[in-house]
Amino acid sequence: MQQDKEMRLRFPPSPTGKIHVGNIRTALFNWLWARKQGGKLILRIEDTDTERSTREFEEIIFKELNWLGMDVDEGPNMGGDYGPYRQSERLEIYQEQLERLLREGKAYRCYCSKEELDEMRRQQKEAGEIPHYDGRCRDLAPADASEDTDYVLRFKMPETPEEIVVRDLIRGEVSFSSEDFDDFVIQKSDGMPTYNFAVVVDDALMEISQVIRGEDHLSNTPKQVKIYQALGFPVPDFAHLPLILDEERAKLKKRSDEQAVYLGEFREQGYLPEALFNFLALLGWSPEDEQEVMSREELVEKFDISRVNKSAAVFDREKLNWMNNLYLKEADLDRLLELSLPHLKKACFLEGTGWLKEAGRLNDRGEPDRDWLKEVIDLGREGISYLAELPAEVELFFSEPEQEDPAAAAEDFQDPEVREVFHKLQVELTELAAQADYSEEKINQVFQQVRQETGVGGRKFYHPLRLALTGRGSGPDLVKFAWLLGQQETCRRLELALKQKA
RNA sequence: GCCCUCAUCGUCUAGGGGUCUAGGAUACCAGGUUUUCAUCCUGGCGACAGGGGUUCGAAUCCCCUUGAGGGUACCA
Repeated sequence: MQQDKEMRLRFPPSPTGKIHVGNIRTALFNWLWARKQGGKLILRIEDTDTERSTREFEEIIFKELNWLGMDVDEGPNMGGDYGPYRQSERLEIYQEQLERLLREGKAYRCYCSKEELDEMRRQQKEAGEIPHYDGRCRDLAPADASEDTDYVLRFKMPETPEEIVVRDLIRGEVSFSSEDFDDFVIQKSDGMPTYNFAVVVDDALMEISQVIRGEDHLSNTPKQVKIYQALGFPVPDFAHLPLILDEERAKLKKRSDEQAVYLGEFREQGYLPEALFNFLALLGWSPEDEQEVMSREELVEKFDISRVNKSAAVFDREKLNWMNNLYLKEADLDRLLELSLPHLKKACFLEGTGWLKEAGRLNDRGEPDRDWLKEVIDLGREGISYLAELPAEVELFFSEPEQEDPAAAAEDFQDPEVREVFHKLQVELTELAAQADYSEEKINQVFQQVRQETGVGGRKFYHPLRLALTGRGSGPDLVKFAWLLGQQETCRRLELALKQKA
């Protein structure tokens, strides 16, 4: 452990697709641990896969990190003393190291074609052997090679078997045998370094002190350790995080439209970044106390890489939903309004038609009044897990009450006592409005008063009223609802209920 | 096939030989509050994968089995 040196961590995504929660969780742990230790976080773009890497995906990475509030100290867009931070811009650096290995006899050119290798593996399989590169080009004399044919560079694994030990902050020492690895490719025929090579050169030259990454990298680590040694670089500490699994207990990946795995999908569905941040931090890690809801600052304060657990975790949407609802209820209303607008718009709730127009609840642009909308959202946020659920939750503010169970509702509305309640409410509420006194407090007073006068209480009072106003058996607080509906619309809906035929 | 990792309520997890009749959270169920539903509060349901050791004593240490995941590419 390099305790006196500056801690330098890195997050090296590959811009070959949209960033998903597994990736971002790795970024998050790096970020938390870097901040906790007062170290640096370096963003490096691993774009050596020229076939699949694009600048669009790279942009998405920046955007998502930013959205979750993870700042980096060095990276492609901000520079730093260890750049460039895109692997495609570091080709000369790899070339230099590659030549060194070649010169020192630690790597060699391999001229085998794809077909030849496939054939070799096929034969090995047939013979009941484990498919592996047999080193046929290892001792080729330079003269045997023609310069113009394609070749790759392979790294020479030790000739005499040895134990390779990986020091892992989470798993302790993990040991491998060099026998289980063949001479692997470190430079592709297009001149690009392979991942296992580039990652070592970059981590070494960028002076990364701790490599925190997914467990899927653990098996490749011994190869990297050998490269560190061959190049004479110090080997960093590793920490391999447990993988995140989907509901089927398989590695999380895109399977269907319903199942969100990309970070962008969570944003679009209306999950709050602070909720996702909190939730993700708890996937594979837990604090010493049993607190679960934590701010960014508390997370940094409490995070400890050695407390990360070893087993893979299933991504539990239910718990995320619970946590998001928690943050939704605490979020600033103005912010929530902005975040809700796209969802409301999509549901055509911003068109300002119907009773909203009649009741004069529209602004100059013909859209529902913003302050009114905020109240509606304030009410709706209680019962939703994420903002995409908001339209369905507040639909009753924008459309005619439609009875979920018309027959049962009609029956309720025929009840003489209920009818008396409705009539009295209409009279009293109209009176309130006439005195420009239609407030939550007064409405509540009217409710209490009518209850006393009619002797109708409890469920008998509220349930039919809820059905009349909303058409549903459950929903927001009725006093508040009647207030937001306005006297005119409230009375109209009561009238509608009274007129409904059995 | 071979190599590596992992294994506690459905799910996320605490636990590091005795304080474990295994704790918390979520989900689910019930009761209470709100003279309504929801919220909220309280309670309940529910787990140490199996088998061997070691030990006075094992969820905890060791071995085997089983299961799960990952790696084994001119992907990263």
